[in-house]
Formats: sequence, structure tokens, C-alpha cells
Amino acid sequence: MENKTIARTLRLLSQLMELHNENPFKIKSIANAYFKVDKLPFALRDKPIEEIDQIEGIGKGLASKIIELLQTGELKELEDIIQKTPAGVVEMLAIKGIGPKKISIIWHTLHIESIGELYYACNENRLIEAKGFGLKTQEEIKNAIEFKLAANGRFLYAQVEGFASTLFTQLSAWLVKIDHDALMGFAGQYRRACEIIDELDIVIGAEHLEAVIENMTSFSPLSLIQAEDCFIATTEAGFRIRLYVVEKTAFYLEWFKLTGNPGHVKKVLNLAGNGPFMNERDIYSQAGLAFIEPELREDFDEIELAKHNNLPTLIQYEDLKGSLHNHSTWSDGVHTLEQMALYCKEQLNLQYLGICDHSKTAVYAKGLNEQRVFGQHQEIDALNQKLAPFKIFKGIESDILSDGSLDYSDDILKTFDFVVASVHSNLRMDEAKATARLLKAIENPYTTILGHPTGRLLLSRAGYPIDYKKIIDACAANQVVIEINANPLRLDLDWRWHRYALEKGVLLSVNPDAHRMEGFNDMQYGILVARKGGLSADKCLNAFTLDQINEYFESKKARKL
DNA sequence: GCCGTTTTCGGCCCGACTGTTTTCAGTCG
Repeated sequence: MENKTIARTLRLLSQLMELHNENPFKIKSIANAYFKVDKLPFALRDKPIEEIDQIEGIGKGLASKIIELLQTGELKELEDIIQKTPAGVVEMLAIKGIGPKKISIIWHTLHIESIGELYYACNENRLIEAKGFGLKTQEEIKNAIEFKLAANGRFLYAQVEGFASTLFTQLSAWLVKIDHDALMGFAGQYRRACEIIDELDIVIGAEHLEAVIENMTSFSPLSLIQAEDCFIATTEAGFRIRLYVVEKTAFYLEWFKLTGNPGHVKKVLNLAGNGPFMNERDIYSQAGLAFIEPELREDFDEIELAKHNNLPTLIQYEDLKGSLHNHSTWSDGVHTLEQMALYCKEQLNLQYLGICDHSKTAVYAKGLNEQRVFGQHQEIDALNQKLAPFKIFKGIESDILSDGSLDYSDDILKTFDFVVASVHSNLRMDEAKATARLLKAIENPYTTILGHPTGRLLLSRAGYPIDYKKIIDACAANQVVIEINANPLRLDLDWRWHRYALEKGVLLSVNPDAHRMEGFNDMQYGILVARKGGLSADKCLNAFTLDQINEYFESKKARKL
């Protein structure tokens, strides 16, 4: 069992205990163990069991729970408490904005036991009767439920990726036995690398069409049902898969049709005529267009660009020369600064690492006060001697406070090579307030990069609303780079605004926001959406070589003197 | 339930903000 699963189990246990009004200190202790387990730099399953209760925050009681989980995959205490809680109440824990205390009142006082009932009660104005609830809270809960319902059956790209690739392998192995020379490919949102996937589309071009269709439902990893024009399956988790089987000769045209969004497909086919087409490139060429990469087929402005041969050369993962905006054990990261740097240098072959631990306001994340900033800089200087020519840049993720100011005085800010400014608190703002707050941060001469501009968590929380154009224009005017936060849950700045930013001359940066060594791999997801946005390597800050980025930071610093 | 003792019991514990209060509780990152 992974640490993450153990951590989640402990969190669920602590939340349920809170719903059942158990000893608050006991609850706190379990919740604390959840945080600790989540941040361990080693796998618990590799640890000798007698050493588990030596871990800080884990005593005899929690060690025995963890051992039970590792050995049986279950936790009796959790099963028992789940038995005593209506399933709908457990589900409510996933609604953003209400915690166990409010859920406890919803359940025990209002006798509401499912999300559906809760939504109904909001509409009937019944929540405001309960103590601690008012109109605003009721509205907040209603919005959060709507957001959650809209996310049903939808998944993040990263959640789908492993499943999709396994399925593809299984399907290939199965198919080769029935139709040796069949063609197959992903289509739809997955092939377009959309940040959210509603369903997984796969196209098979069969030489022996009837044989494949006849046998399709015998493909055991999925429970496929034959529909009008395809086979459909839904996984236990509610993920939909559509499998299209077509004649091999029609494969490329169908693959094309099922990949682009409807607007794109229609426009291209209007130009291309009826074929026949040898492959996808042929379709675009007969339409008089340059080839359009799948990620771009969103009916945005890609057809116009292709018409005039103005499509950007899309950035690739291999173009990245360094990684900016990452955390270490100095704040809430799992691995040390040296481990993070060595990973970049030796595993990823990068030239530099930008370390951006949290600033002092983020107390919950061990944010750095002024003395610790100085301490970290000393460590960076020493490591830079040791790891040269690899370079660690002195960065900080400075909180944007409610009034838009940054978290340190200018005297401290000027000691950094670069500053990522991001919002972490007070996320409920209207557009005017949020925009004004960000504008002030962008205008701060020490701000180098605007971090995750909207604070959104895909499928889980909408970001605060901002006036994108004003924000991007201000970044252009103040030479501020905008982050593409590569965490698959964020992917913020949204790719739909990359083009506008690039038109205005704003640089983008694919930042993993890594809190552990494996976190750097998220840059892959950042690259996928950057490609959707039309980013080319020369407009991406962390595709700059060490020399180029050094010069960039220096010139930005010179501007404010 | 954990921790740390002046060792077997008592203390544990971030700050800002919001919405609900009329002095504070719940939630968040």
C-alpha cells in the first residue's frame, strides 16, 4: 500500500470521528498523522514494522493502524465507523467549503443524509434555520454541490493516463490475434490532451471488420455493449469508454473525425472535400492547410493560422532546460534542497533549478521568515559551488496578501534571483477585488512570475474570477511572466488564454510546483496544455538555457534600480 | 492518540478571513 493511500485512510478516519463527536484530541492526532505520512520521504511498506512507532507523530496506536493497513489492506476501526455513517454523509466530505462541523449539523440537526437532499434543502431555504448557517453559507453550499455534480463522470487527464495506456496495451494484444494488421489509435479529448476527460475514445481500423465486431464484446477487461455506431463501456469509477470499429481503409478519416472537436472537423472537411485520404496529413494538405497537431484541434484560431502557415512550432518536453517554482524541506516539501537539485541535474538532465519555498505568511507550510531566507541562501551558495555548472536560483513563492502586497519588505525581496507571487488565502473574492489584488502584485517591481493565476482546482474548486485581459495586459506592461502551473489539478493559466498572452508578448513558464522529486514529472502535463495553448519553446521561460535565464533575471533586476 | 517529562498525566494548538454572531466558530492553505 502506498503512503498516499494510508494517509487518505487516516484522514477519512479522522473526519468520520469528527462527525461522530469523538475526542477532539484523538481526532487531531490522527489528522496530524495523515499530514506526517503524506510528507514522509520513504515508503512505509519498506520500513521494518517495529520502527513505525518511532516516526514523529506516530505512536503505538497509530503504528498498529498503519501495520493493519499494510498487512490486510483494511482498517477495522474505519470499516466500523463507515457502517455507522450514511453513505451520503460520507460523500458530503468531498464538498468544498463545508467541513465536518457543518456536516455534523446538517446530519444530526437537519436530518439530511445525502447530497441530493442537501441540495433540495438549499433550494427550500431550509439550511438557514440551523445554528451557524446563514444565507451566504447556504448559497456557498449550493454552488459547491452544483460544481461537484458537474464533475461527475469526468476525470483529470492525469487520472486517466495510466488506465488508458494499460487498456491500449491489452487491446493491442487482443486485437493482433483477431486482425493482425489492424490500426488503432486514441481519439477525442484524450488525444487532444484536454485537461479534463469526459470519455475515452478509441478507433480501430479493421482489415477483418466483421471478425473484430463479432468478437469485440469478448474483450474481457471491459464490459462492452454494442451501440449504434460504437461499443460503449463504463468502468466501476464511472469512466466512459467508446470504441469505434471501422474499415481499415476508412481509418484515417474516422480517426481525424473523432479527434478534433466538431467545429474543427467540419471546417477542415469543408475545405478538404471527400477524399479519398491516405492519412491525416493528406486531409490537411487537400484542405490547403498546414498539418495541425491534435492538441490544437479545438476550433480556436488554428485553421486560420494553418491557412497562412503561421502555426507555432509547439514546445516539447525535451525543450525544457530547467524547472522553476519548486519546494523543499525548508517549507512544506518532502525532499531536501540538495535532493531536489540532484534529481534535476542527474535524472532530468536540466541545467538549473529554481527553488521557491513558501513565504512567511504561509505558517501552515513552514513558510520562511527573514532569518530562514538568509539561511537558505547560504545553503544555496554552498550547493552551487558543489554542483556547478548546474545552478540553483534563489526564488521564493511570496504570498500575495489580501491588499495585493507581497510578503516581505523590499530589502528582503531584492535578495532573491526571482519571485513567484501567488494567492493562497482569502480565495473568495469577486472579480473586481481579485483583479485589483493581482494587478497590485504584478506591478510590484520584484514580481518575476505570477503563480497559478486563478487558484482553481480542476473538478474540485472553481478559481476566483479574474479579468484575464487586464491581468495579461498588466503582465505585458510590467514584464511579468505567467506561470502555467503544471500540477494536473491546476493547469492554471488556462490554455485558452495562452494565445492572448503570447500575442501581447508575455512569456509563459511551465512550473511543476514540485513538493517532492517525483513532482517534477508534472511538467509533462504542463507541456501538454502549453501545446494546446500554442506555446513555442522560445516563449517559455524555463526553456531558456542557463545563460539566457541568468541574463533574463539580471535584466529584470536592473529594471527596478 | 501523541509527546515529554520536573516520567504515568496534562497539555497539545498556525493565522486570516468569513459569516455568523454580539464575541466566536468553521474553514482554508
